[in-house]
Amino acid sequence: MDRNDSLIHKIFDTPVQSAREARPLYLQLQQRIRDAIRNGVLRYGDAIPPEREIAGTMGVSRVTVRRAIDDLVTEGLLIQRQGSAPSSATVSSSR
Amino acid sequence: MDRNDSLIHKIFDTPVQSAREARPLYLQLQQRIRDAIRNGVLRYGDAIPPEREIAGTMGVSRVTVRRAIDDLVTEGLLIQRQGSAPSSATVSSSR
Amino acid sequence: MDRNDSLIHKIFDTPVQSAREARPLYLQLQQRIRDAIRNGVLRYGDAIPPEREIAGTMGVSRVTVRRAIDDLVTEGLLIQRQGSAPSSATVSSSR
Amino acid sequence: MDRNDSLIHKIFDTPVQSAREARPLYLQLQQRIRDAIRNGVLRYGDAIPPEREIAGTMGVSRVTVRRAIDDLVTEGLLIQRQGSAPSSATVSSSR
DNA sequence: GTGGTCTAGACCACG
DNA sequence: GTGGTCTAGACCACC
Repeated sequence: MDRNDSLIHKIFDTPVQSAREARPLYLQLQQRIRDAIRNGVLRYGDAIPPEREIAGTMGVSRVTVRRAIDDLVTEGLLIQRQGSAPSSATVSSSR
Repeated sequence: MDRNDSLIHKIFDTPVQSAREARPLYLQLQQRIRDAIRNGVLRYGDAIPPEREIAGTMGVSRVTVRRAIDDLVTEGLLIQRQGSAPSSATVSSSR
Repeated sequence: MDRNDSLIHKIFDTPVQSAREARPLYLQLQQRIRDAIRNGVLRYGDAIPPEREIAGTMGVSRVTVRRAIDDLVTEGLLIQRQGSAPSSATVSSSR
Repeated sequence: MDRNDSLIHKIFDTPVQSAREARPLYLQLQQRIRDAIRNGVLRYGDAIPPEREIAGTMGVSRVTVRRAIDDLVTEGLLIQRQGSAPSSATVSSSR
């Protein structure tokens, strides 16, 4: 392998940054909420902001917010209340 | 906004790590090749390694490598020959 | 060349059906779309079916459909929007 | 579905001609030789033309010719003789 | 429910 | 042993 060949191979011998090292957005958001509950920042009965607001401040779409929340509701960590309330979910009891 | 409300909003007021910071793998690879041509590391007539080799050393699938290369071929930056030649593509002239 | 030799050569003197007569699937599909645009069947703003639907009705994989479409998008013949809209691509203006 | 929508779907509702309906070139060639043997056109001891000639008259590469022949040699239908003989293979006995 | 990206694997024809 | 094509399947973020 001559010198130039070696140079050329250098272009290709380092891995690219996998898009999968960046965790999925909905999981990042979900993790924040989990952490907040675990740390006591979110307590039983606390409301989280409306989806629309979260989407805006975190720079993701509302669908992504919903996806993060839905899992937590399924697990019972959040309770979804329907209606006109400005909050969409509530921290459940300690479970 | 009471104190706790403020705390809760803190959970959501920083953007997630955008998936767009991690650009698609095929664009990252494409950029490397473009840079190498621009910087003179790849010169007219230089061969790049076979697709399968690139895929292996960079930790991506061959399809992803091809996708990166295809655009460059379309733009005329690379020339691709099929056959048993050890080189898969050749840098075209200065254009 | 004796008679039998002549017979034997007959085995080999007609070309096989070239694989190139059967053009790649993605080019065949691409051509259909080009023709539809050229013939006015697809007009500015018309949506084509979702990629998955095309793949199903044409009996090819979604990857192949995408490959056909990608070129047309690059050329500006189709415009692609992501999201939940029922249309996947839109015919651009007359260019 | 309005009339135009129906027209558009017509573009996509017929399958493309699968590249796989066109049998692989090396199998087409192989079949011709098998048929010639089966029909008695090629008999024990008959030589087939050199690879290079077959490749030329049939419009395929020499590699493809070799691939077709190799299988037949493996099966014992052809015998490969090395050396300066203008023929590369010979029909074996009836097996 | 749509497009965007990625993977792993396969078969083909070729210099 | 290389590029060309194709498949089946998966996960993600989005209107």
